Amino acid sequence: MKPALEFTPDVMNEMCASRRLLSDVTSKWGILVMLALQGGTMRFSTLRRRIGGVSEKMLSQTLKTLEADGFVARRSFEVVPPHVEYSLTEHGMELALHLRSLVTWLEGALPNLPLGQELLSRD
Amino acid sequence: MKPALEFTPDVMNEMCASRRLLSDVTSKWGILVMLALQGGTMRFSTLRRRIGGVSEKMLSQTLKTLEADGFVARRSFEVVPPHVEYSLTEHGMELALHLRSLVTWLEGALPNLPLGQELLSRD
DNA sequence: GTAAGTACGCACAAAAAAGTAAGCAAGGAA
DNA sequence: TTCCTTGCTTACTTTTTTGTGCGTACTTAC
Repeated sequence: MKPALEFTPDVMNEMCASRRLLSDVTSKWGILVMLALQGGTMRFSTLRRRIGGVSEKMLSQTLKTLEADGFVARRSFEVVPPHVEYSLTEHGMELALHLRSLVTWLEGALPNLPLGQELLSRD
Repeated sequence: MKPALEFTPDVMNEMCASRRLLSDVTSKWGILVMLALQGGTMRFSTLRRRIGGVSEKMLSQTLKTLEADGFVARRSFEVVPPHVEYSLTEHGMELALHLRSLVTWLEGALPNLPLGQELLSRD
């Protein structure tokens, strides 16, 4: 049985493909899209409304990358006006679990961190 | 007992401070610095050597934000040549666990993802 | 004598990311 | 007839991020 790859993926290595993956996922909107889609299949505009602050351009760009990476599935119905649905793939769901725990921790830790303290002290 | 914050932190909300935290942590070098420091207290140049591709400027900038966020502790000895040690705070260690599991999963999933398949198929 | 290592700061330039505004397609509502 | 809808794309501008190179102050090695 051949090894999956000739090398062991390692983010610390500048040339490793996992770097690219990491940056796609942790891009400004990448995480938020993944988390939003954890709520199930969703249309473009719904997604946009859920993620505060995304522009249409950024959302479609982010969705494209995540689709190419194999985390998001896109299904479009050939009608006018357009109807397109997005959902997480199997891999996407696994990834989303990790992202969710990260973000949940962050949200929980916020009050105890300097940034949170700062918000509390100004009244 | 007063609530910690008047509002519940929510990354989906554009104005929530957790967004800022998230972007600091998931910045290009943020994750890598956190992971490297999981290996224990380290000096600036050692850190730089471990993280493939960081420039000195980016490393010090990233360290500064992570320090301000309360994830990294900095200790400098007043000697020449300079000697400065970086380590994770308690919060930092917790955060690093989440980041580690995310990255480990990514590295493991790589061979099964489109990007990994692409690397395999070209010989 | 000169180079290297240390942990940066600063000015400037280049590159990347993001935002803004407009347009498209086809049909229905006002 | 003009507007509104959806899910984008394209062109253009602005903002943000990142990189480059130099300076620093001293010690040790060659």
